[in-house]
Amino acid sequence: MEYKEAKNKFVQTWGALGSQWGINKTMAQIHALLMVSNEPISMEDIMEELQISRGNASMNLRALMDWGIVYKEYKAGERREFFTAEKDLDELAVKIARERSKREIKPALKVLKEVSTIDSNATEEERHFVDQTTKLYDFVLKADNMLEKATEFKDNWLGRLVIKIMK
Amino acid sequence: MEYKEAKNKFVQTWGALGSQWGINKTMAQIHALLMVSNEPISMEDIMEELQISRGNASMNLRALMDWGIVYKEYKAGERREFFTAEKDLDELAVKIARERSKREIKPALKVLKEVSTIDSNATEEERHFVDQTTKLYDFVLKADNMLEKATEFKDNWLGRLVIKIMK
DNA sequence: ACAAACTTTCATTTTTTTTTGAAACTTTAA
DNA sequence: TTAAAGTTTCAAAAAAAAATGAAAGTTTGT
Repeated sequence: MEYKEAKNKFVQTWGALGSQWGINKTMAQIHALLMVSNEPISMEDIMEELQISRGNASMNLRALMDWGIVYKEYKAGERREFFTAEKDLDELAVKIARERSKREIKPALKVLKEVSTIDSNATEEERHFVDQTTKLYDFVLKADNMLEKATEFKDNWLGRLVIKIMK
Repeated sequence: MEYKEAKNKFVQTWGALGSQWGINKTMAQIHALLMVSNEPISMEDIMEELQISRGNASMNLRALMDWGIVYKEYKAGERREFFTAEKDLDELAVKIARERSKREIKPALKVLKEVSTIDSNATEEERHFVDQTTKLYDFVLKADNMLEKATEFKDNWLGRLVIKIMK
């Protein structure tokens, strides 16, 4: 397999993996492209490489920047903007974890808290509901805290995490 | 908030959380419903409660059973089939982790391995590609192993996991 | 062996999500 | 201040994913 083929395969795979985990395919593909590029890429080049429209490229680059995993870069003497991806994988994982926690898990936890604290206690059915949602709240909170902890470190968080949780 | 309202809110929230993480909304909703029910539910009742078609119910129940997190149950003297969800949350997490690893992460790892071992080494660009995809392979493998380890335990895996990784 | 009770399948329809592209906007340099 | 070079926005179109429902299939009791 030669370079161009490998690169394309990687971009496709990363895109597919993204969409299986609830991340827009194009967003993941742009990210993949920037990850394996050793120099900043212009929007024009991204459009060309992925065969996507200007609007699509613009919106997904904005989303990636909102996630904090892609940066704008200005080249001296160049009018155009260039883009680079966070290449440190620990940092990448931390940022993705932080963002998904904030956007998805935290709001879900809020609802879990609400529904698990209703004071209806009349029937067996109702008691089971309260019991099960309470357990779920505790579990999701625990899992989320694990992600939270990870964001306190930067290098080798997987290893350090262990120590932190231990205490 | 009274029981019915709380239950509905929970089902909706669990469904939304599911679809944000790449799981079909209805599948997550059925799972939610079964999770908080203290007794097995028939397909008829699921269709009624979630206002979905027979086909939809059937296919998503099958999917949940494939994941190993919902079980069929037969009641004595009843022709119909009833369904229950795995209610132990540690067990649930383990099964979801195992399944997603098998379906999504393992195949992605295979591709990462392939593309990171091409022997093109001519340009700086190509060297960076190989270097970055190799790092990514190692990282994803490490993360996947963490999930794998989790499946070796059952109770309080989060705590035990720590010990295992430590060694 | 039959038919009633129930479940599964899958081509078609519906819904949701993503993408496009052209107009509006912004920035910069002359 | 103007216009060229570039970027963003968003209504509409396209694509992808999910849901429907009726026909086919299965199981069970008589």
